[in-house]
Amino acid sequence: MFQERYRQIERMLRECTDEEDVLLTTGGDHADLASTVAFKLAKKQRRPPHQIAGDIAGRLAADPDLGDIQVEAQGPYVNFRFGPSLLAEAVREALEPGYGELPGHPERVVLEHTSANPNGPLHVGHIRNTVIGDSLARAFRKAGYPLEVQYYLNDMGRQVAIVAWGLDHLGIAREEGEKEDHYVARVYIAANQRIQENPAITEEIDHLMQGVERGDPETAGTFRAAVSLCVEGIRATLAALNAHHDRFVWESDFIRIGDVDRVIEQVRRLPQTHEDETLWIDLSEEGFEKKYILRRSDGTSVYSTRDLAYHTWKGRNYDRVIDVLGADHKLIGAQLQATLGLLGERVPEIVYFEFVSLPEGSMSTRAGKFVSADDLVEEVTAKAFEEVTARRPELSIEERHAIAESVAIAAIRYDIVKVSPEKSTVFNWIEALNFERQSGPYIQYAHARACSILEKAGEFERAYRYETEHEVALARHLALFPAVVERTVAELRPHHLAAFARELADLFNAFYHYNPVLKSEGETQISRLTLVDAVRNTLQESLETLGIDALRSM
RNA sequence: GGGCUUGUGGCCUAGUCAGGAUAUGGCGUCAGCCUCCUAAGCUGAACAUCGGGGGUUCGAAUCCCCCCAAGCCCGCCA
Repeated sequence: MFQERYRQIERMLRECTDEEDVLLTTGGDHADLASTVAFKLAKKQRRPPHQIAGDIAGRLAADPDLGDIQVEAQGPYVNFRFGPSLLAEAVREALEPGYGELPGHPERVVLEHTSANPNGPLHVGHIRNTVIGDSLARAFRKAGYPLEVQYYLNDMGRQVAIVAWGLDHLGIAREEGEKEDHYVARVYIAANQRIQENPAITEEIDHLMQGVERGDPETAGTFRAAVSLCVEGIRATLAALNAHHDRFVWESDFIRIGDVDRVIEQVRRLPQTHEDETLWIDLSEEGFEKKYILRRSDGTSVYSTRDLAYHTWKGRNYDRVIDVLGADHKLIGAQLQATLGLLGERVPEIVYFEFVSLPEGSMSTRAGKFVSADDLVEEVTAKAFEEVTARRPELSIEERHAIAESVAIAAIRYDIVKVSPEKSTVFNWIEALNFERQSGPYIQYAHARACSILEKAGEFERAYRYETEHEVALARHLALFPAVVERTVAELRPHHLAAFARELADLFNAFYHYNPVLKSEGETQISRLTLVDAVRNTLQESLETLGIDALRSM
């Protein structure tokens, strides 16, 4: 409803003013839609803007095409407000299963996110990547794109060599019940300590790395075993977070199948490429000062070379390539984009997010200085279990535990996704454990309330008459959801979805407080029940795009 | 030193790309609301030189310039 009306009003304003951009935006409290085009015309027509706005409103009001939209000039603003039949239409649409879905797009999208190095568990910095990436993936699916989500597994880096060496030489045993990735981190930290004490070990590490680059089967096997072990733990964490990857892509495969050699050949033909003891590209014309080295003097490839091969492959198999990367990748990401551009390959769209640090400073897997995602989930789940037990002592332990798990993931994911990605953040236990207002559980709670009312009401005939301020505000807000999905995908910024869901919960709670549903009667009651059902459905759909369970009871 | 990003009440945050109507919410503080659809809720109060200074404009949190502060990056690491 909203998007159609937006386009309609935009078109009518264009015809009425002969302006290409009619400055149409949402009008906040004043209106559903509002235009400031009168300011722009004031200069050209040398008339005061309020007069022009009045003329425009007068002419549009006389146009029968406007239908159930009221138009009014308020000073220099031309305000549009949706009438009762449009609000009814909005509620009707919001009741549909899958509400918010957009017409399908043909472009196949590949979205890469998380891709943390397999040398330890995911920590609270990594999962910002996970939550942003997974929410975006869900938004893309809702927006009608065929999508594949990938995890790029760095299985031949120096850290992996260090882990493999540590597993071989340090004799550290896995503890009873210790998760694979946490065990790997322990070995990695210990191995790094050992290297610091005895730098000669570095040569052994180099030797391992050359072996894996040559494709030496024994070394490759050790690396693969180390990586597989860690990935098992990482997968479990991702699953707990409700984040799903369709495919894990192993970096070393691009060497094994010859893609790295092929991309080197391609690079060689570029006029910007130089070959001395190393192979490098001069990207100074693209604004980069340093050499972009793609082959070491010992003939081995670097991370960038393999990444180039990976992105070439993605670009040839998908219509859009999207990466979610930490801000520390900005330079190499830009170099990658520039190089792919020179090669005539598809250039990826990159979503950057700023760093998450701890109050005592930035995190480091090597130094063992991090809060793991698993510890976070455990702590938050324990707190959620306490809360559920206090509120719903009559539920069984199993039921309370299931609710606590969902509430914990909601709290964690929402806490991360609500902040726009370009803000750096400091991890804060107090906020992570807060389930009030601007939180995932708060939105889940609004949903559960709606479910509870509907369950008590039983069967009812639908009706769509909305008069109170709270009813109208809710219906207006419901109408925005598809536009929010569209905006999220257009801007690659999932925090819009978080804000929409929270505002909907806010409006519903206010409505709940002031407009009784079950105690009302007649058409008012069935209209309110219909509205509650539409809110329930829209909350469910928006929570789904955020990867949060829409609990029916909590 | 250079580049990128950020700077909004005590704390966190929306709005900045597409400049407009009294700057969005939350936490915390203070004062209220459960004989009433789940109080993980609702209401009210106090709290803001939108980092600072210039400029453009009828109009700037938003655009331009300078400065300050914080984070990140600048490897034949990944």
